[in-house]
Amino acid sequence: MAPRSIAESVYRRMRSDLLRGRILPGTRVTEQWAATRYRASRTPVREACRRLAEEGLLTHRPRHGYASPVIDQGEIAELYDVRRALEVASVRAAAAAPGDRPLLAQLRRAWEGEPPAPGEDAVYRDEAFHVGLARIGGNRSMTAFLEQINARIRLVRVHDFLDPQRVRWTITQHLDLLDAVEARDADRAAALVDAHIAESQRHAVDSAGAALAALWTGAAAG
Amino acid sequence: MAPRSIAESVYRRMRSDLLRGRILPGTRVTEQWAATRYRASRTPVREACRRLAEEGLLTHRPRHGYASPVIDQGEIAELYDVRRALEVASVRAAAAAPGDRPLLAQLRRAWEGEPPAPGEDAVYRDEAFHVGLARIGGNRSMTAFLEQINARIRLVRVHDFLDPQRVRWTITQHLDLLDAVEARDADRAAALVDAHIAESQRHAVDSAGAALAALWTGAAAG
DNA sequence: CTTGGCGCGTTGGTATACAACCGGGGCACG
DNA sequence: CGTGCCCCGGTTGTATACCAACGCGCCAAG
Repeated sequence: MAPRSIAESVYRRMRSDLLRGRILPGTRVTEQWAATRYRASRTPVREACRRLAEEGLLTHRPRHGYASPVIDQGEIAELYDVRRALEVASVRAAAAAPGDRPLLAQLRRAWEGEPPAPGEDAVYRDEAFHVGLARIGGNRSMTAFLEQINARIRLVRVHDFLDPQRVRWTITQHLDLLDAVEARDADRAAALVDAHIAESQRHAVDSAGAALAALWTGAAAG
Repeated sequence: MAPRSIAESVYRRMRSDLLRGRILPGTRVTEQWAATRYRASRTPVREACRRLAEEGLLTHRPRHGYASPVIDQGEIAELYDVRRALEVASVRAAAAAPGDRPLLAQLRRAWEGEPPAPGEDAVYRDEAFHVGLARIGGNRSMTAFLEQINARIRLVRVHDFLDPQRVRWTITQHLDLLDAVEARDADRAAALVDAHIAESQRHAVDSAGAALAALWTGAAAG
């Protein structure tokens, strides 16, 4: 939990600031500015910025610097397509041979109990669910790639999970999915996750559009 | 083509050294050593090492340093599973709506003409084919992830493509695949690419095993 | 209005220094 | 002789200073 290095610490705080909108899309982020803000030298800040840029949470133009990117609806759709391809494959594997039964039970408990708070918390718990499912599939590389995708879309999914009704919908979907995996019904599990992500995709693209519009009016008002 | 920065240059030379076996698996790679070897300071070397570690061409233990990893057959299989999931999805998209017809024709010409030389050249041209196909699918994010996967497996695929007969086999498979895509037969294209990659996977896992064995005897002899 | 040059800000790279940390070798002790 | 512990050298992670290359906006001249 405790960050081992300054670079790690800066990375986390900066990521949180980006995800929570404390650094608005379109803002330029210079290394010096970040170094001042996070009380560190440029060295760890550079590393943090590079990592964030790889995840798509910052854009980088050589010799010009970093900036918080404006979200692109088309790209969101694309990322969800990648996610769908990966998750369908890994859920199939999980249903075919669920290696880690205890983890499966743990996932179920996590979603049958207290629902997550809307917002950032819900996003992280949703990610944990999908990554856990991938882990049951047994392909560590698949899991790693999925985590990368998740980091990439996290910015959008925060909006996605602000609606409590939406969170409830997610819960039932997850439980259905777990049923299918436990019943070793690979086809059904694959179909469910495919539909689940497709629906999430539509919602995410829409809410990103709304957020973009709000940003416009907000920018006009401010 | 010309590297824009020292970090980029170091990255490329180091990657080439790793892929060509000029840095043997198991070797420790300290920043200072690399800095001396590539005539650069630690700063760009660190960036290069970080990138290579992300691609899996180097392992990294905090406060201990980098090392060239020993290849793991299980992991290779996993990476091919990820690749298969991604390519099946993107080829489906390409067959459903082949946006870039000229690129399609270009891919065909590339494989109907002079066959690539076995080894590194063949690997790069094979990658270019699959990435090109993904590009026709129109999902830039998918393409980017595929490129990442490719970088990750490249080390193995070099062995994969040493056999000229294997190169010829690849060519016919590629041309069949192009036929299916041009005929807009998504199911057939998906099935073909699925089988193509599954077969490549078997071959890669086997040849990795052989390479590993050779490394053992080589290490014993040396 | 366009164009060319100038200055400033920022990155990318180099050099240097130092603390935290890890691993291994050697030493002491059983 | 075996075993455990400690210390030392090596390496990373971080800080800091500095400089060149480069992009961008401003401004002035045509």
